[in-house]
Amino acid sequence: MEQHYQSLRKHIEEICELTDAEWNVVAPFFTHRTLKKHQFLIQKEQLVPCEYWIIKGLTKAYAIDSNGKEHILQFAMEQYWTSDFNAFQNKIPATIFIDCIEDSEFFCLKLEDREHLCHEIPKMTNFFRIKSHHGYIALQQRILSLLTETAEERYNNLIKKMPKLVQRVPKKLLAAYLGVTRETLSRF
Amino acid sequence: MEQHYQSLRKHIEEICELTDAEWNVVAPFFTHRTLKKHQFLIQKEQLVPCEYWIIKGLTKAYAIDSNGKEHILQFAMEQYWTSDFNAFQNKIPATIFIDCIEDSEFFCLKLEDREHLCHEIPKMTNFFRIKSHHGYIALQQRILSLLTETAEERYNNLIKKMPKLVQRVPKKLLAAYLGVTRETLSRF
DNA sequence: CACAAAAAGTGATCTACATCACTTCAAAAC
DNA sequence: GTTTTGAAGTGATGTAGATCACTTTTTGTG
Repeated sequence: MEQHYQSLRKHIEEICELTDAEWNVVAPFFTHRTLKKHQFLIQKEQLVPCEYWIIKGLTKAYAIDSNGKEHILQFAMEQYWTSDFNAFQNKIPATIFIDCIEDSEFFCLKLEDREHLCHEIPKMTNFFRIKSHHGYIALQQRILSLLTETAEERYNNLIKKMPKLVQRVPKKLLAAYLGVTRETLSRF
Repeated sequence: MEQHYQSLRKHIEEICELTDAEWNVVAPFFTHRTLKKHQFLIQKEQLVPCEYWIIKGLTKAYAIDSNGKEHILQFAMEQYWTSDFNAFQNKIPATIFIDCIEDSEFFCLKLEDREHLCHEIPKMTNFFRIKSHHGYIALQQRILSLLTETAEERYNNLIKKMPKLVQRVPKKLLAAYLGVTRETLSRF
């Protein structure tokens, strides 16, 4: 477990350095959780107590449309943050599902704890701001790719940008992420 | 001009209250700028000194693809923030253009000034974090809409959600935002 | 006002991708 | 080791939306 905490510290320190004393304040705010493949981290309509940092494993965040089709908003693996951030931040019920594609382990951070943490270690506010910012940039890139590229180009770019993810995820899920059917994807 | 500052203050105070003393620190960080229709706020390949809060007017942020077609990432009108946030934050050249659809006025905030501001008035860090967060949520919604809805549904939802914007923007630009051609949009 | 330029509409045709139906293959589960 | 289940491939066909070519309408400008 200690190594998991070290790994989280390293992740945070990619953005802001922490003294040992500061880290000793930060670490206890995170609690550990384990889920097996196919188990839900977040279910639609339910409150979202935490945001989650992935120690190990792989999750998908998705919505189900009126025809029952699944549309994937985000894949998250080791070192990624995931949650229904809107529901989390505003204490409202989730509008999406998040479940595990593989057995997974998480560090969980509650909203109140995040606020205490940012209050005690102001640097962490900056950490979360920058993380949120990175997320924004990534989504902007994805919108551009949906607007400008064909499905095949999007698939090839995904393979280039996230080859490890592509290997770990069934193609039908990649299709649901790229906005094509699995049949079309299999013809590329 | 004073009323413009009041309007900015009101905008900030929708998220965090400021004392008069605090506001007197905040306000001087913002400088005023005017542009006419068709003038550029941000040009691709150039550095982005500021982020901009729109006092009056309407802008579009867009990319040009390899076929010369324009794809719109964001429309911004009164009370909106706009910039190439990635280029701004990381002091790298812009990857998009932003220009004015109408004559426009802005409050400009430089990166260093934003940092000083957040340092002097820590509440403002929270303001920017929440704004960034809202942006993230909006982009997530747009991705879902691109994945799940037909072009016609996206158009109808845009009319519902932003009727004032739709009235002010030529349809060919709405098409470039929705990811359809203007011909298709005109058949809805 | 007159004329140029941009915005918008429309028909004919084309194509990327969806849908449906079926097969193949691999991996769990019994 | 046989059976069940889910992932993946593939053919036939349908369709939303793109493209191209042209017309009409609106807006802006000397």
